[in-house]
Amino acid sequence: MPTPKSPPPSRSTSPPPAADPPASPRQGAALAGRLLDWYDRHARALPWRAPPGVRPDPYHVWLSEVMLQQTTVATVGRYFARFLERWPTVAALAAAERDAVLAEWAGLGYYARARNLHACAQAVVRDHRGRFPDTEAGLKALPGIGDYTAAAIAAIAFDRPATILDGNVERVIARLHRVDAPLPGAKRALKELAARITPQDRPGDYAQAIMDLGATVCTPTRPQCLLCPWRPECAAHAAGDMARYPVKAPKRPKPVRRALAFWIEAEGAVLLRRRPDRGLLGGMLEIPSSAWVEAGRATLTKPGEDPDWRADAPELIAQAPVAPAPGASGAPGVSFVLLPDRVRHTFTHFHLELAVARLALDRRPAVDDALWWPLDTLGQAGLPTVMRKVAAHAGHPAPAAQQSPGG
DNA sequence: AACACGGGGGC
DNA sequence: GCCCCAGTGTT
Repeated sequence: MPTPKSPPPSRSTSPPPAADPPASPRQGAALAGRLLDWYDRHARALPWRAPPGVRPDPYHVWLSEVMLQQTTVATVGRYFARFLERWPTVAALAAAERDAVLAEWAGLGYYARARNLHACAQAVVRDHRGRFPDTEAGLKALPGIGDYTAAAIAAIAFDRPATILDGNVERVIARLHRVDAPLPGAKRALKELAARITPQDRPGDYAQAIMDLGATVCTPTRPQCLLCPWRPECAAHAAGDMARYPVKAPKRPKPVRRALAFWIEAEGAVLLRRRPDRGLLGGMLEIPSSAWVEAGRATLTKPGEDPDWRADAPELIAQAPVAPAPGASGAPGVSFVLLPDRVRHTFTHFHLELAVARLALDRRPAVDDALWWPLDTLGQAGLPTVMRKVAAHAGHPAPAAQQSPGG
């Protein structure tokens, strides 16, 4: 794969499938210059953005860019401030307990990012004397830093002419050239087109400018074309079909999975379990539950019947981490209540419906792979959002530590 | 190349 | 409800 370090040579691998001819180097320079002029007037003030003319701290740039992966600016704001306050340097973050980092990340989603964040901080300290590499290749070798983030850090923190390609840039470029090839296959062509505009002068400001353009002007719906510095050259605006771009491959429907969650209380504490390091919600704490089973395929739903988990309750209850039946041999159970309604949550590729059983025990038995968490500090457990919903459903709202009280 | 992997906001 | 995402790692 060609490394975009200099303006694209004429011997490009394949011509982009755009209806219009791609921008010439001269046109590219004109576009970049006009966008930088626009940025000088309209740059947003963001917590991780340095004042004009000041080189930002690479640690701040890296932390913000990882948080911003698939996540909006408004959501990231509080998390960024909290992380910086708690771990002011990459060395401090590297020295932190991994579970503390995960708990601080709780609610942000894509928890592999938190695991990689910690691993990356340790790699920077161990292999790079606490300094981030200043090249795309060096950055991309670090955990959690892919094509986009490597280019973003190289450009923003080190002012290197790297071509960033995130969802914003994809949209802007796809509209500019009316690229009809669907994503994600069109990524390579879009990056080639984007590279023709990336300037050698002020590449860091340019990278932030084109993302600001996508975030505030060339928006997914109802783009503000009248405010766009690239309107004169925009093929989609000329054709009046901005909404068609970027073209995307069709998505698969999301199946439904169901399970029974066990809210188990004893002596003012609730039983929580640590999930395996890999996979969904990897390394996070959870409310124990039966296996999450796809509806229609499993015992949870009987063919031809309205789905009713109660019909399968005995089988599901058998999956509880403690024996819940009062009177069972050695069982500490005192009460068992099936709560009405279900907790609903949508993940990237499936919907989840959790019925909740509330168990009250008169003592705290030791349970493998589980721990008893005091209810009065549940907000500090770092529960992922779906598990906070379960806690709230069981009558114990657990506000995220990052949120202001009552928020 | 396809898939796994959260969550919040717009409409 | 369904749509959109400031992507990366694994297979």
